[in-house]
Amino acid sequence: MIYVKNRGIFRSSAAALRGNPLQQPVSRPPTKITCSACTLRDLCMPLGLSKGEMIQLEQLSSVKRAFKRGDFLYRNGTPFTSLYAIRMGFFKTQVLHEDGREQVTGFQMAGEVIGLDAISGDVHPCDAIALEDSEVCELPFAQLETLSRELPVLQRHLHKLMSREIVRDQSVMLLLGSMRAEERLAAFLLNLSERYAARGYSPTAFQLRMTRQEIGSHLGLKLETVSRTFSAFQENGLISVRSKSVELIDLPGLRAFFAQQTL
Amino acid sequence: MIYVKNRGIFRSSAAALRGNPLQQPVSRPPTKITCSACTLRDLCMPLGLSKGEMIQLEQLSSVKRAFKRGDFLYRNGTPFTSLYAIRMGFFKTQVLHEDGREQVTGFQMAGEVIGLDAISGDVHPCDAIALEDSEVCELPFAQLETLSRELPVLQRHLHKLMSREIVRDQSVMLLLGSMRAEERLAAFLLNLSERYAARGYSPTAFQLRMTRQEIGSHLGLKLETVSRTFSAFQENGLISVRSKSVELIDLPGLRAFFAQQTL
DNA sequence: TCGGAAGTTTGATATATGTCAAAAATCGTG
DNA sequence: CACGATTTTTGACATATATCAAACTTCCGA
Repeated sequence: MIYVKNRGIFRSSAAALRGNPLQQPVSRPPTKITCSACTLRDLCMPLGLSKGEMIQLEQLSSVKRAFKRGDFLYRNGTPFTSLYAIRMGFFKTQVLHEDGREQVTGFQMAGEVIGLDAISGDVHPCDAIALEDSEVCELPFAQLETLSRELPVLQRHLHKLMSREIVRDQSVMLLLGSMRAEERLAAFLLNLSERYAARGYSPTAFQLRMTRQEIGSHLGLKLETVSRTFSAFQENGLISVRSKSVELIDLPGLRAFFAQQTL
Repeated sequence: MIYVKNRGIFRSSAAALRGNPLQQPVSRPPTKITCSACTLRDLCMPLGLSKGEMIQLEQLSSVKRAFKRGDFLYRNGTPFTSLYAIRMGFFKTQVLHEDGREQVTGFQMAGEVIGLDAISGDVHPCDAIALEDSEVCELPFAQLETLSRELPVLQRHLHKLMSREIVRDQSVMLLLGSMRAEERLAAFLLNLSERYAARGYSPTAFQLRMTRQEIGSHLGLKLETVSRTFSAFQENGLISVRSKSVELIDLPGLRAFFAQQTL
């Protein structure tokens, strides 16, 4: 099998990377698009729609938006209007504690839908930031709700999306609550690996899109611990790391970290 | 203000507590009930329904079930059919890792709806166990979906329930990922306090329904650390603990744990 | 292409929390 | 009501990860 080459294609200015605090979501001329024509449809929208249902789905006035590295897709406190399906690129979501602490709640890639956490409060409870140049498809939630009253398949899909998010979060809780640094990092790498594989990229060689700091924040570790653990994995022949490039050399070995009983 | 006395009323056998591994959800004769007649409606079902909508809601063939302490409401791997609104009592949900590690993902009390995480996989991904004698209202999910296509208020409510669950899980992630033992425990106590207050119980004096072990599992700590931290709080005049009875003496003091910059 | 900023690695040391163990308290059942 | 089981408390000690610091590498824009 040949994998699409998985490298950062876009680079942007450091200013964009740091993110202009006041800037609105970058609005390159938003393009109207239709789900039925989207190549990612299978990942983010329901499968097996009939022709008639497909036509109904067209009613969704989804708009495509582009973001540069460092741009905010949305910000904590911003009014909630839409969900966003990632068409390409890579995002992180983070919650900030008053006192400055931050927790990266997740990393999202193409085909994933983000913003579900904002439904409950009508305001985004976290930030979503592009970690590389990205494109999202904006899905106005009110329309999504209306439409899903007519399309049970869509309704069911929406419910599954939300529920899946809950399950994912619970597995992160398990990770944070009961795993050691090595296990957390192994879990993290294996998770990335699976998700790349599901998208046709190599499951064993990829570029990390996030810093050690961000990985650490997600895994409840300090960046030094992340770095050290990477190094340790490398010494043990499990992976090969060089800054942002990772190669998973011994997948079974990485998986074995879950067998080890620390209790 | 006078609070309802908040004590465990029911006691049951140790056998029940430990939970018979093979036993099905205890089925005291399930009673058919209606949401409109339920005193907890405001907590678990949408507010402000018109008379007509109320009549529609009656279509939900919800059934009341009773559980003894230690009983499983549902089990990891069990087929998903219904959500459960807790009418009274107290539950914990936990995910188990193959290797025996467990993570208590949450504690649920009256008015809360559980089982949302099972929608995505048609199977419950966790266990739900009664921590005291409890009653739930079983809400067949298929009916809930059908009905919510006709009742936008219900649809919206369902979405908010799921989204709220995501937000809650994220705040637990923040807790597990970036707080110290004292902060975690303070957050835990304050959270319980608020939830008791919302139900008309005293926000400052209550019985813990869970063991130190379970608290620790939820907070990513060992039971000894939980116990020690309780003792430390007591020495500092923040709380008074005696086994399962807790009194929060200095709420501002407890809240202050979040101001302290550990970074 | 170069220089400065940001990110990464590694070392030495500190510390919060885990581990092991034993006594004390509490709880539920016979 | 008392006994055994479970849970809680406390102590002594171990250890994983954090902290502080400095050198090194990578990246990006001038």
